Amino acid sequence: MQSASAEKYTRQRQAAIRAAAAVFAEKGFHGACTKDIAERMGIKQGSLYYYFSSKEEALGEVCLFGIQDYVEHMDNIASGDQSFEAKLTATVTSHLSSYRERNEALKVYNDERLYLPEERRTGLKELGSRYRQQLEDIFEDAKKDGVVRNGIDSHFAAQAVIGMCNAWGDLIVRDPDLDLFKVIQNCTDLLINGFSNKK
Amino acid sequence: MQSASAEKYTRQRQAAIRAAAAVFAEKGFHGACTKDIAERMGIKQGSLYYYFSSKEEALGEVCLFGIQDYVEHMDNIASGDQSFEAKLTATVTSHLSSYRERNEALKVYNDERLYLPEERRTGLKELGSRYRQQLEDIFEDAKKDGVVRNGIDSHFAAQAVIGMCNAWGDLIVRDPDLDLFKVIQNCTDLLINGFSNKK
DNA sequence: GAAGAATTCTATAGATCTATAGAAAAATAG
DNA sequence: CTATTTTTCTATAGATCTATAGAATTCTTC
Repeated sequence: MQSASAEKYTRQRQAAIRAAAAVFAEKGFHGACTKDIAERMGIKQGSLYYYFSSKEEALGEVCLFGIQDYVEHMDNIASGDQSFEAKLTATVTSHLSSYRERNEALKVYNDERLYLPEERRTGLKELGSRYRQQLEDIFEDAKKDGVVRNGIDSHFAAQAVIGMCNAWGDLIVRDPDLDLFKVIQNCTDLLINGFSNKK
Repeated sequence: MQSASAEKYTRQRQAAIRAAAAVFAEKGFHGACTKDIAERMGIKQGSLYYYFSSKEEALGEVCLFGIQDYVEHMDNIASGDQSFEAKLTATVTSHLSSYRERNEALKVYNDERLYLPEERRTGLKELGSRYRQQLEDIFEDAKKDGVVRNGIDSHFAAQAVIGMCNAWGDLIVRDPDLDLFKVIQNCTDLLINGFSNKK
């Protein structure tokens, strides 16, 4: 078990990641300054460097925080033996749920990751590629099973799902009263009835 | 007619807008420095201020350049009396064509416009809202005509079109060999067969 | 409650960047 | 070719920001 002090370190570092996510999301990586991040968590600018060795390291942690859950969900979804429709719903649900919960970190991942140091960026890129590839595989399988019509290009289809989720995610974030369940239903309905060849 | 010198001013200012678009797209507004922009068009940093009074003004011009054509297209599409399918195809075509031609300025508009001075931002926001509203109206009309099924929420639908176009626009930009026509067809096919209630 | 460890603070060196002023060079007009 | 206007250049003041060093403070543990 962690000592009490190590626990505090972990807790504060998490707080720093969340504060950085909020500030990076609002002002962008270069527009944000470390003073803003520190003040948001109630410490002074210099103290932030007890938790990060650089601003770039903070960015890396924020980006990872933004997508890790969502990539792990996809691992489970893709390897399961559910129907195409169930897998698609699970994907959209995971994506859109993450969007509300972690919208700041996700926005940072989407908009600012190119400012990461090379090494970190390639690591995250692999996560993103795996996500996309698994989604493509789901479409390929569904085409073999005849559930999705052959005219559909799996690569485009995967991109369409991601793009639509991101666009609707923005709606969700902008309007906190919006019913997540309703959005998920609309999204899958629209996608399914576009992909299905059962006319 | 413009004097020869006024013509040069106009030409150079356009060059400055394009250079700024490229640099802002690559590094983000705050990450870019005026030295980069000036050097890209072959002048020195200080000289840039002969064409812009501030970095923010340059950003404003880039954003406007990114969307103006595309908003004007929508004005024409929405006021025409074509079928729903034709209007949707025209919208997707306009959006995706712009994407390849002006992808840098569009990216800047999408990612960096929030750093604009208040006044300029609201002006662009109105353009964007008009675009979205016209697209929604197209869906509303199509629902009244029975071409689009009633279960479809026009607001979500408009967002879906925009989101899908943006996602596929990224594909187009990333892969210059990709056939624009094919992408447009895939996109409209997917959308139409999701929206149509002719089963 | 004293010793040691963990956390935060203050202060600042060094780097970078915007915007301006005024000189220099290039283009145009008479 | 000379005078005038337009464009570009050099140099820099002033502002901002990152990252570090070392002191001060707050927690833990015994």
